[in-house]
Amino acid sequence: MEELAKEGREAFAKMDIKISLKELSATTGVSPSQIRYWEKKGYIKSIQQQKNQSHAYTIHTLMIVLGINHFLKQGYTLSAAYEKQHAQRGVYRALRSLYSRVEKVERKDDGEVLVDLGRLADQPAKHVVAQISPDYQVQLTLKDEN
Amino acid sequence: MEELAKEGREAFAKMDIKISLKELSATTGVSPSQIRYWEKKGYIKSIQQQKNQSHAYTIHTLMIVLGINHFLKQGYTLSAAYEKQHAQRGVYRALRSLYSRVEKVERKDDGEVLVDLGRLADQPAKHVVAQISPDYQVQLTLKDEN
DNA sequence: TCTTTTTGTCAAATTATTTGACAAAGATAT
DNA sequence: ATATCTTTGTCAAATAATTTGACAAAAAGA
Repeated sequence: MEELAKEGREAFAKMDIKISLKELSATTGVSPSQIRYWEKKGYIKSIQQQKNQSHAYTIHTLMIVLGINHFLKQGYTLSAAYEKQHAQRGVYRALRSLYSRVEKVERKDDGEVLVDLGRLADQPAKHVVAQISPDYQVQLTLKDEN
Repeated sequence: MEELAKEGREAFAKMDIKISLKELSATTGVSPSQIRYWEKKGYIKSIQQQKNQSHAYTIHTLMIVLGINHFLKQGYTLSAAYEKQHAQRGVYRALRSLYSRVEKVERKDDGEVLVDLGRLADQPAKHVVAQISPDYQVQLTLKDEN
C-alpha cells in the first residue's frame, strides 16, 4: 500500500498547463479563427512573450472557451454567450480547490485506490473516503479517524 | 443557481489534452534530453503522426514523467524509478473516474459552489456534497435525496 | 438594404521542433 | 584505477508549426 507522489496530486489539481492554439481548438471544437477573434474582442486571453512568438492558453481559458461555445450553440450571440459563461466564473477554481485538498491517496496491493476527501463538516471524526476498484467503480464511504 | 455546462465538467475530468515536449519539460522540470531518452528507452510514449512532425504528450504521460522524476530525485536509477512509478499505475485514472462521476455542479447566486459527489455506498439516500465558498473554503456535508 | 459582427482563407515571415551526431558526465563492474 | 554502460547536454541543419495581416464571405442586426 503505497502513497502517491505529492507532485502528481498537485499537478493534477493545479493544472497550470499551457497549450497551443491548435490544441485549444482541437480540444474544444472551436476554430482557430474564432478563438483569435474572441481574443481580439477581449473575451479570452493568451500568453505571448514577444510578438510573433506562439500564443499559449491555460486550462482556465480552455474552460472559458468551452463555456462560450456551449451558449453559442444554444443560439446566444457571442457577447451574450460570454456573459452567460462569465456568470459561472469561479466554478472551475472551486473544483480545483476541492480536488487539491485531497489529503491522502493510497493504492492497495490489489489495485484498489483509496482517496481521502477529508472530514465531514458536522462530524469531524468521520472522513469521506472514495474506494475505487481496479475496474474504476467508485464507492463513497465514511471512515472513522485512524 | 445555474448548473454548469456538461462539456466543461467532462473536459475537466477527461483531460485528453496534448502538450508539446517543451511544455511537458516546463511543467515537470525534466529536461527535453531526459524526456527524449526516456522515450527512446520505452518508459514513456508520445504521439507523432509522421516523421519530423512534432511530438505530442498526454496528461497521462505527464503524470508518468512526474512519477519517474520523483523517484529519480530520491536516488533511484532510471529503471528502478520507472518500476516504482509503474507500481502506482491506475491511480490517476482512478482519480479521473472519481472526478468524472460528479453528478451535479451548481453555482449559487452568492458565489457558493455545490458539488454533488454522489451517494454513500451504505446509505444510498444520502449524498455527499461539497460546499465551496467564494474564498474556496471547502466543507463536506451529507444531504438527503431532494 | 445597409451596416456591423463574426468566421474563413491565404501567403509570407517568423518561430519552434525534430533529428542525428557527438561530447560529457555519472554509474557500475572488473 | 580502468573500462564500459547509462544517462544527459549541446549543437546545427532540416523540417514543421505558428503568427500576422489583409481580404473575402457569411451571418446577424438595424
